[in-house]
Amino acid sequence: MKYSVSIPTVRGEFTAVFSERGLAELNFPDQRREAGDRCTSKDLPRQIEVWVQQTGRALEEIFRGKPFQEAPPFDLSQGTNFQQSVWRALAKIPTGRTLSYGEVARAIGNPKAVRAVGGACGANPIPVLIPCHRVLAAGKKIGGFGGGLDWKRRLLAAEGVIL
DNA sequence: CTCCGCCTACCAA
DNA sequence: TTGGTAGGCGGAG
Repeated sequence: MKYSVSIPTVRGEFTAVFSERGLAELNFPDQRREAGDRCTSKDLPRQIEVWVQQTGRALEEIFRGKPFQEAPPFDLSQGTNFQQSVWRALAKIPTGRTLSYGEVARAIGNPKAVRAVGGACGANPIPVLIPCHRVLAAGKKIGGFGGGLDWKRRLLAAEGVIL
């Protein structure tokens, strides 16, 4: 069973999906995204409730351009091995720093999988907390972003990144 | 197998 | 600086 929870922030209402393993999905405000059976019950298990709070606080920190103190464990089990390796690499990019898709490809030991890295970024189930917005195209060009380039620019701006 | 994509390096205007 | 393009790789059907 998964729990779909609405998380209000200064930048709108995000929707998070939690599994028993942790945060499995995070959606930008007004962005529908399907999924299987979900429980949207109001009285959540204690553990989930804690994760919800942590997620909300982590988001606010990121919006302020600061690294988050704590976040729920990420449940990335839905991704392929390749995607998971990319997502884990993204999670290591410090606030305010950026890498190119090529650099990420090298970081995971698959230097030629540049375009595939882009694909994995697009499939990132937990944007913002897994900072796919810190990956730019070669030459510090903006590149793409599933949640809309808008968000990518705003998140980077908050972190003081100049394109 | 085929088609597509948050890419790149390269070459031509 | 633009614009078109072929190569390369993983994911989805």
